[in-house]
Amino acid sequence: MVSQTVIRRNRSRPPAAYVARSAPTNSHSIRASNNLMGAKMSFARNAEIYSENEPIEYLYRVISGAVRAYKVLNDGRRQIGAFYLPGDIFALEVGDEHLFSAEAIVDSEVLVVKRSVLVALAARDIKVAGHLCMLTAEELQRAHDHLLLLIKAAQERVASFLLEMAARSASANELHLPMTRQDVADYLGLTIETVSRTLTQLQKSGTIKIPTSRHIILRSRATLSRLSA
Amino acid sequence: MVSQTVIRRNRSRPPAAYVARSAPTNSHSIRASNNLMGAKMSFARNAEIYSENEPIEYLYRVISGAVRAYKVLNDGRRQIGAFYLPGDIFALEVGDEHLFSAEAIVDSEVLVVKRSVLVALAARDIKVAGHLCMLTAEELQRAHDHLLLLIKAAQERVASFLLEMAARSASANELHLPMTRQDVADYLGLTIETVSRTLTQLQKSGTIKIPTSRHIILRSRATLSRLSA
DNA sequence: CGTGCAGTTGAGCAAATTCAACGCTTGTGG
DNA sequence: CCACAAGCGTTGAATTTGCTCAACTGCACG
Repeated sequence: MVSQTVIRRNRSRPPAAYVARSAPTNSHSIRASNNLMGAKMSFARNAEIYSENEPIEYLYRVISGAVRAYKVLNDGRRQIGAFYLPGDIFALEVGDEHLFSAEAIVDSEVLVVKRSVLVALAARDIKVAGHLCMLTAEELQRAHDHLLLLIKAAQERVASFLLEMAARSASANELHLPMTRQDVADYLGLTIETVSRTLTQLQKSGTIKIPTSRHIILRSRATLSRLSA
Repeated sequence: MVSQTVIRRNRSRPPAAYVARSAPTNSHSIRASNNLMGAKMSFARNAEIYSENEPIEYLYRVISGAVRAYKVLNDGRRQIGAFYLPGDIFALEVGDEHLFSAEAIVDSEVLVVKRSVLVALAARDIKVAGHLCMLTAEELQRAHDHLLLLIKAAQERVASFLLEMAARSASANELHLPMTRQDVADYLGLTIETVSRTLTQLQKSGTIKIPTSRHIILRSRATLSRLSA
């Protein structure tokens, strides 16, 4: 029993996601290029964006905030498959239903595009199809990297995680983590206590500094790199 | 240190894969449908089919035998990302280079199709593009399932593995495993000893029977299902 | 001011790994 | 044809890692 969170079915969660009445704009000129246009929606912290086994209606892009995609095993253990940060596109699944659930980690804004529109577009424009396929492939690579993470020892996982987050954040040596320790633990396949202890240990060894629990400064990337593999 | 195989760089391996001079056939009528045509190649047991970071030249389909796709961490630990059995298509990666290495587990035959041909075809025929994209998506789902495997306890992983292999093999309750215990261990993120012990334990409890180490009979799928999650 | 959530820390425990030895089978060379 | 080495698999004992359970702190919010 390598346990993670056991999901309490009635977790404290804001009543509902509210949909921001969004820019009444050019929703006809949807393009699947880098600057994908669509409607803007807002989700409160911990609000569900979509749920596993729900029919797929939209493709999303994070504008601000952060999103977690996860699965829950029958016995309640939760595995977070990915964190999505501003700029990231998510819900690229093929098939009719979502394979993951997605929730806003903090209050977040996302751009949404109707999947049907995109599919229709892709059917006519091979460029769009190629772009979508590439995004799927990137997702695949992400999953593979994550796989490799999960065979490592606890310290290696935490070090890898810090480096990954640093690579994805604006400032190279300073991190703001939008997610809780529990989220990190469920992403890394560890318990919250192990994550906490490992971080403390990294701080004691001078490798990182933790001014506040969500704010981490990498003092020695070299050490982290060495520890991460 | 959750260790797997430490790859001995000079493993005993047949001198080289030999390429069977293959059917001189209709290589013009290549179709990306279910019956993908191409050249047939043969690989001896443990022969390398392609290696990580090599440019991608072909797409492969297993005719007979079995293939493992794996990555090796800098410190030598090996993670097997997937096993491919007859009918399975592999090396569907986007980008220019292979992200995994692939080896024949036993003497195997594979059908190969030049990637460039396929890509050209996909650029003209949206059906082909869609098909390729779907295959990639299936690969993604496989990776996600594998991810979930890796957060489970040892017994759960082994049970899941047996059920997965049973689902993919001809006879529902009888398995022939083409791979070694080491391969299984590296797929499941466990050690060879743990795999061996767990199988023995499953046999003692009457859940499975192991006439020979590569031949396993599932006596109670129900129990395995219960153990697998 | 009390309650609840997030995070940390400690002690004991269980699971899986490491290290080591051994049996079986297979292939090879004398 | 036999002896022997090598690979594969199993088993046992000791060790380690990370988990479980529990207590405690700080902080935010009502």
